[in-house]
Amino acid sequence: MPRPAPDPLPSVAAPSPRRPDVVRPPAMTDVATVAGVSHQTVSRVLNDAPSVSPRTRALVLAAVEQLGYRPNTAARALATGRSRTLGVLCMSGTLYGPASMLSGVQAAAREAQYGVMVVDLPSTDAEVLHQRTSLLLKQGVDAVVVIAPVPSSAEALRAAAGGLPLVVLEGEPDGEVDGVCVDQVAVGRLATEHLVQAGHRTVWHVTGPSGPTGHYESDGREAGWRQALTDVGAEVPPPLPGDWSPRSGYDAGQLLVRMAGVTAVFAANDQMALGVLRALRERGCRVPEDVSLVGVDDIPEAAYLSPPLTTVRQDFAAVGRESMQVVLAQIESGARQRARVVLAPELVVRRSVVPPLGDHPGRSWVQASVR
Amino acid sequence: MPRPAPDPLPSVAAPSPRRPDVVRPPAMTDVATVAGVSHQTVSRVLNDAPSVSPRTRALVLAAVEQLGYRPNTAARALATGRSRTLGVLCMSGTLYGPASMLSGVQAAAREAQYGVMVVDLPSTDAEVLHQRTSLLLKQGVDAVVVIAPVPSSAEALRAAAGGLPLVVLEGEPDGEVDGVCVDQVAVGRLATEHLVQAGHRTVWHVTGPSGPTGHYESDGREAGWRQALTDVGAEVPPPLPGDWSPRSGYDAGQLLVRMAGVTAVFAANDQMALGVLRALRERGCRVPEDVSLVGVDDIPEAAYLSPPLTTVRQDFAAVGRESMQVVLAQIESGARQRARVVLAPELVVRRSVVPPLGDHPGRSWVQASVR
DNA sequence: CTGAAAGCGCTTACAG
DNA sequence: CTGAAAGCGCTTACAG
Repeated sequence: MPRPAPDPLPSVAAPSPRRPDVVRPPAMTDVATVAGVSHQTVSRVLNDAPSVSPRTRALVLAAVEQLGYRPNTAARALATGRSRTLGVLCMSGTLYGPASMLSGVQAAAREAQYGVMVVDLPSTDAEVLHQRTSLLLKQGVDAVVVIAPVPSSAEALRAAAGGLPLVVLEGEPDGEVDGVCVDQVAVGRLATEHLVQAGHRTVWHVTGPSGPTGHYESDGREAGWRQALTDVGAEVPPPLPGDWSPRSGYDAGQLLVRMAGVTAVFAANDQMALGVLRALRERGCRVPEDVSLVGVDDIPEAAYLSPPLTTVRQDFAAVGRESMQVVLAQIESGARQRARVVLAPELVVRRSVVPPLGDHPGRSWVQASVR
Repeated sequence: MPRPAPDPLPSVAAPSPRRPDVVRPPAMTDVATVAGVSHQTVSRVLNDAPSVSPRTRALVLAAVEQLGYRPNTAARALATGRSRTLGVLCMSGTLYGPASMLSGVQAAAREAQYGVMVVDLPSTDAEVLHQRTSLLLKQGVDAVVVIAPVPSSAEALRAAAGGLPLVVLEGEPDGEVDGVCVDQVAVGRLATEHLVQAGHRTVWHVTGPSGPTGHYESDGREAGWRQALTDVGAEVPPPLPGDWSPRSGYDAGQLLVRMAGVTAVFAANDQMALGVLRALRERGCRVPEDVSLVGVDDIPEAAYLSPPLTTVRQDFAAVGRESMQVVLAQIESGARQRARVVLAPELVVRRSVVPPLGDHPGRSWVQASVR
């Protein structure tokens, strides 16, 4: 850790410990001097305090402009006890979903005049959660937003955050902490129902990761899939475990291709769908002619796969905006609201779904897959 | 903007304007009281100052532990003039490259005990650059790192950052500001030479975006491609303009498929390569049998395309680490270093490149593409 | 090795 | 409508 060099000056009684050779940025007193008022008045103008004469206000604003004055956030934070900074704990920040949410939170925060401090979250272990949250608290954030599938209890998280405003973006909607999320059960239903309505007898499912503590995103999608199947009295095949990665989709695809009678697959995200697609194609199994496929997320690549992938889209920007509202409400009220904002997903129909082979003997894709 | 409620207490002479009903977190003086020392001594212990007796140190540490004391960053920042916070300006944060770099910077910053404040950058216009940088300065960051293809001059950026440490992660290595980047010319060469060595007479290129100010990533890759072709006396076909998106790759692919004699394509990133792949396949043109293809980035999807995509990988984590070093050096020296760290890219060979059709008549892929 | 004092740049009741 | 005073929680030379 760098240590400041010893003071180069001899021990002449200096009025201030600051380095005198460094030009310090203008402070509020400088603005006050130029404007010919006290620094409190400058503060009032800058904070839109009620009673300030228009003339004074103009004077101050001119001085601010002239000096290029920028308020010192640290001083303000020290005086008010607020930093106007949000702390974000983000897991798998390079994945499309988390990156999009982070982006949404950022934009919303900027509009609300808040800064965003980001810390990566390698896992949702209680210990890691505690350590990373404490990093954020040390930085003096006003609230923490978590972009991670934290366990529903989130005991560790609440404890770590102390009484600080807290909102979770991928948690369970009936959990203990405030949260904003897309209805994951609806995601699963939407995908599965689309496949069922196309005429498939049943739908296989490649799941997301499911830890011992439970993942809302993963479990919710699986539950929706199960419900949609059960609703129509369809058989529920055993779910194939994945972990969001293309590789896990590929592995699941290799299993699927060996089974008889698979005509429809719902992968819990687009990356896995891509892996499934690859495994299927490798064995000469065509999508959608032989097997229909649906993913989740609508990653930018989805529309340009072969075939263009039908998927379920989530409005990440809205998640960001809503979470900012929840955070602001907590900050203003000084307490958690037990607010749960649940957003609806949207089906994006492209070309990876088609009725099952054999039901429409006249269609071209009935021609045997050669390869 | 929320305004604090008026003081609920009658005008009893209160020693402090703080709300007395709120439990305030322990401050350094509290620790001092418990440890039976002065708060300066506590400060010394916490900052690893040289001369503190082991006994005192232990006493203080115990008190810190007991109270769950956490230093107040705002107060420290105010006193030292340093916030131990990095400001990051990030463009296209949902793309794999920028997201990975951001992630790398974060990890490196965390290890160096720095916080990271992120602001999105919608464009590299002088005005936007100024506005967003000013947001960061207002938050009191110690340095700004820019994840964006800023123009080489970066005049606006340097002006906006004032004298603050500044490092650009996707800028030109011979620009005016400090920077860390992967050698983009080498990226272009690597991809193109691989294709040439496989026996292709020439290589077509789908470029990244190229603004009027110039994009190092885009232009560098194109220059490398051009050089590699010129080196072997190959004809240089007109580059096809793209913008990193799968859609632009698809558009370029539609052009390519109509041209005669195209056997090899170098797309400036994997997403565009995916678009090219799609366009080619749509017209019955096989990869790699009919056309070989190379991308850049090694996105997680690359290994699971059909065929698995040969690409050029950049070590984003290293970029993050190196940039942290440069920033630290600037902070310590108090001046920019004109440091340029240039990292080498790496070719990842998979299955999208093969010798051109016709040169090896015995091979299986010579069988005419049916479809 | 340790304490008293001053200062960092703001905000907030309190007086005018 | 505006100024004087105190305080936010630290760090930094300066004395012991």
